[in-house]
Amino acid sequence: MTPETTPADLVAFFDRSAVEVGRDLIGATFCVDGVGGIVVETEAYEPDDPASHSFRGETPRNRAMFGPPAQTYVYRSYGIHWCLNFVCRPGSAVLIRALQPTMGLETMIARRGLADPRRLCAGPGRLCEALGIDLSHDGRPLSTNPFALALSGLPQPLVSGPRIGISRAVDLPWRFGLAGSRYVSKTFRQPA
DNA sequence: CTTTGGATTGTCT
DNA sequence: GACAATCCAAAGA
Repeated sequence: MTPETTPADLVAFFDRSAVEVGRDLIGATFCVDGVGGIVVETEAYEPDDPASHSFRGETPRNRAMFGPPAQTYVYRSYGIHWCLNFVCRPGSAVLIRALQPTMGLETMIARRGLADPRRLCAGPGRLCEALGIDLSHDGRPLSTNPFALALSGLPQPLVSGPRIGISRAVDLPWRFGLAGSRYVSKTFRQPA
């Protein structure tokens, strides 16, 4: 991995389709105020995608999805949890579903009230609780504090499958994971 | 190990 | 008024 990823590098990386970015994010290291780890699971949401919040156009809630690439889109799910996305091309975003915790373990354990490293960040809501993400982090650039994102810069062994928790476009294999990782939110079906 | 149902609130129809 | 890009605890296999 490169020692540092510049803001321009990030914009170039994210100014692509969510499917490409979602794949390439696996293996990156993401931190919020020094707390975080390795991205091991993502999902892609595209503009023409009936499962995407952007599908029916811009609203106050999803406006960050139509903003510049390389910023966050944070929303509340089921009235209870926060979910974190990285914005790609307009109307496209990648949902960050799971991290392998590597930094700030004690902070995450305190926030989650749970010590099992496999479950600290295994799911979008759990990840946001562990990292302290809420609506105040919506629409903020990934290149500045409190965020830190270091791309892996190397190919990673990937698995993919259908996205979780949606009712439309169920068959698209736009969920991506690090092959063999035990930190994903739900195991991927073995490749045929 | 897997399955099931309840919690809870912003957003859109 | 319905529903949602989820999580957890409890119960069954």
